[in-house]
Amino acid sequence: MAHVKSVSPEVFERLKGLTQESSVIVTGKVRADQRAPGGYELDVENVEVVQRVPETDPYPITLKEHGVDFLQERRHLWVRSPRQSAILRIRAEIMRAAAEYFDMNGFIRTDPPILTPAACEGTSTLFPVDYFGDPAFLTQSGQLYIESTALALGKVYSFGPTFRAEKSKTRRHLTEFWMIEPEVAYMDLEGLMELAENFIAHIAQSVLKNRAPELRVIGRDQAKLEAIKAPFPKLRYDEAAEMLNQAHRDGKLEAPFEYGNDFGSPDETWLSSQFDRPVMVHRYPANVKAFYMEPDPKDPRYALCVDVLAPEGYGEIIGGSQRVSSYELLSSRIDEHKLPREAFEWYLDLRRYGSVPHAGFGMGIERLVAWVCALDHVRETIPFPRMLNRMYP
RNA sequence: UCCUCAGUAGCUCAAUGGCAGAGCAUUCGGCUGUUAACCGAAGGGUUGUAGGUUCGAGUCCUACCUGAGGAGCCA
Repeated sequence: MAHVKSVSPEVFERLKGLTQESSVIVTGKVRADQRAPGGYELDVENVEVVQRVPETDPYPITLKEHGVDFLQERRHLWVRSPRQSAILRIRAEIMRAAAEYFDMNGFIRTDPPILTPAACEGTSTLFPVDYFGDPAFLTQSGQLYIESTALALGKVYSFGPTFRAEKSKTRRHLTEFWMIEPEVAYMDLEGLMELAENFIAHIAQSVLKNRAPELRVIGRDQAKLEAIKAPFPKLRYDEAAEMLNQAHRDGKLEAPFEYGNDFGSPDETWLSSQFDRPVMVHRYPANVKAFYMEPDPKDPRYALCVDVLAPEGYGEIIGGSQRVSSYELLSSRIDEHKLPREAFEWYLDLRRYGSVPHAGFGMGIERLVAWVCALDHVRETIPFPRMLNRMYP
């Protein structure tokens, strides 16, 4: 607050001519005043203009509405807006709380390489790079590598960027996103599900505790987050499939669900919207899942795996499984999937020498942030989103 | 790769096949307990690109470009 009478005419003129996003250093006296939105007002005594934005080239992002393309083209400025900076503060809290959970529970952080010689799951969605004349790829998951460190250290996790060259143009996809992946020696599927629910609950409660003002800025319904406590509902794939079929019969789902397939995006959205906390779907048919997943000894047609679907229609935030621990089985799986055997020799070594049951999962940070913040697109969850058709700024 | 929608002033959007407009932003003037202020005035256009239909195209047709949403795939 600056009154004409209380500042020098020179300072008043300087204030009057200020343009949006000009940078200033303001000095004055703070006083309580009920009329002020925050209960306090700063009586300005002096203003030092650090840099003045000229009228001929005004700050492009006004306080009115803008389109998605316009804002994304100016992401470097858009992050200054109250809503965007609140989201980035919540993202930082989520990352902090996630690492904290593992650190508090005896996990050792071991980060896998980002440049890799071959695929974890397949080659079609990898970004190739030239590595001194040899082909290399940006990692799409650190899982195989942290299986190695888990067998060395027991409980480990990794946290870093991953890259997928999927040509997906949806609100849930980025080509560069951050994953946090725990991997634990001697853990089974039931232990893994317990780990996942406690982990997510810890993050949700930390955000509520430490970022309540930011949640208010973005208008998030905090009661929805307060409900995020373990245990989470758990469904076998078969039970989820039956729910989807019933939903189709009731006319709530357009496409019928074909038993034996993986769930489609609309299926996941409907399933997750049935619960007030994340739902865990486990024991999918083995043939729709990755080669490294351990079959259920009670019925080998199913894999000991789990997907965690966020509520409010946000879809899959975690995918995990118990890993194949037998050399013979893993070896034949690699052949069945026609994977380049020589690239996986080191991975087979983990089964040749002191193999133990182990399990782990990967959680995409951006999808979790999108759900926690109730955003309609993951592009707002990361400072500079990388998407199909967008690399600038 | 496929499906749907969109592209008009700096921004957000209008305009039955018939004079291309409004609000905001900018500039000038006024006002002042403002919070995306308010009142008055001014400047601002190759309607994404290239063709076509028509007396006449922002509007209809074809191709392309760009963007958005979705499918598949995935976290």
